Amino acid sequence: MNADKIRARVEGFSEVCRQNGIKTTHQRSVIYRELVETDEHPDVETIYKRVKLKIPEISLDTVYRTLRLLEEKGIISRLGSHTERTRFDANADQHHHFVCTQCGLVSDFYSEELNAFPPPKAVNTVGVVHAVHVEMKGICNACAEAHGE
Amino acid sequence: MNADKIRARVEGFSEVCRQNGIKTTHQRSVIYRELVETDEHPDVETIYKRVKLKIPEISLDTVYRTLRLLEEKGIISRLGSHTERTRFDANADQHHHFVCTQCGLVSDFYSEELNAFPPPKAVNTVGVVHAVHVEMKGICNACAEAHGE
DNA sequence: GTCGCTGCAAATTATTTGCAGCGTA
DNA sequence: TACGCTGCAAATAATTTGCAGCGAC
Repeated sequence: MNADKIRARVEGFSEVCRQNGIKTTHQRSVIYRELVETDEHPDVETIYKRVKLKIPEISLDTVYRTLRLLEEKGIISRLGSHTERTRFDANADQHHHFVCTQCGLVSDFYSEELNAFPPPKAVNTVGVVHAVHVEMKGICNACAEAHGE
Repeated sequence: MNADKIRARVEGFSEVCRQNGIKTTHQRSVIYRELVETDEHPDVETIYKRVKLKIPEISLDTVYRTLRLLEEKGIISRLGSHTERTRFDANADQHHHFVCTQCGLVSDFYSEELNAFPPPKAVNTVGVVHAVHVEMKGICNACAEAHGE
């Protein structure tokens, strides 16, 4: 993310809070800013350490609470759909997943085109791709019906 | 996965163990079979409960150990690249990730084509897709160099 | 001033580990 | 037979929660 965009995000934070009906506290602003200013996708402990430099008396659970809150509001996201427990898959063929954001259902699907999708140029400057995994998120039929009726 | 394929996988398990230099124990066979026979991507607790019906004296940590072992050997996989701690991302634009399987680096990239990739027909029978997220796994340049030299 | 937010400490949940006996190769 | 594997119980690590005082609106 470029500097202008970062600044805009940070400055707009209290407005975003207002829109989401939550208070703009000093702790939340600092945590959010820390996350916007980096592209390292840090973990909670890392964010905590960095925020602690600015607010030494902050507690780890405030960081947890804030991140969870911002995630619930859709302001930030967590990597790799970590929400629940670890789940396993014995399907050894290359495949992809459809994930229902409502009920958590995960179903496999196959796509030669996706398996073979050429990495964008930008990716090639970062490293060499060995595998492509696609996660399509949406609402499964069962949930859609339950909702529609 | 169809019935023939399942049978083939289950029958081939001891051979797979031999190839990977691990012993084929009753517990491992049952755990593996349980995972191959379902397409539900169960969590550890669920697998444990099911296996317990066949081996009542099995312990939860054997299930953990076995799943971890099979994963290390590449025989099964875990969903959503859960290996490490939860990580966060404040990038609100639709984007994708390149993940280095060596050092864990995650970097963002953008691709209009991927954002707009039409869901395969098979997916449309399961539900409605709202978002597409692609994870490309590979080796980043830093790791490649460290390895090459 | 009110009610949500924070820090503290303790609780929970998921996962891992040390050890001695057992079973596979 | 030998050494890896298992069950048990206890240890860790990650994350959540109850409570009383504080601060944003």
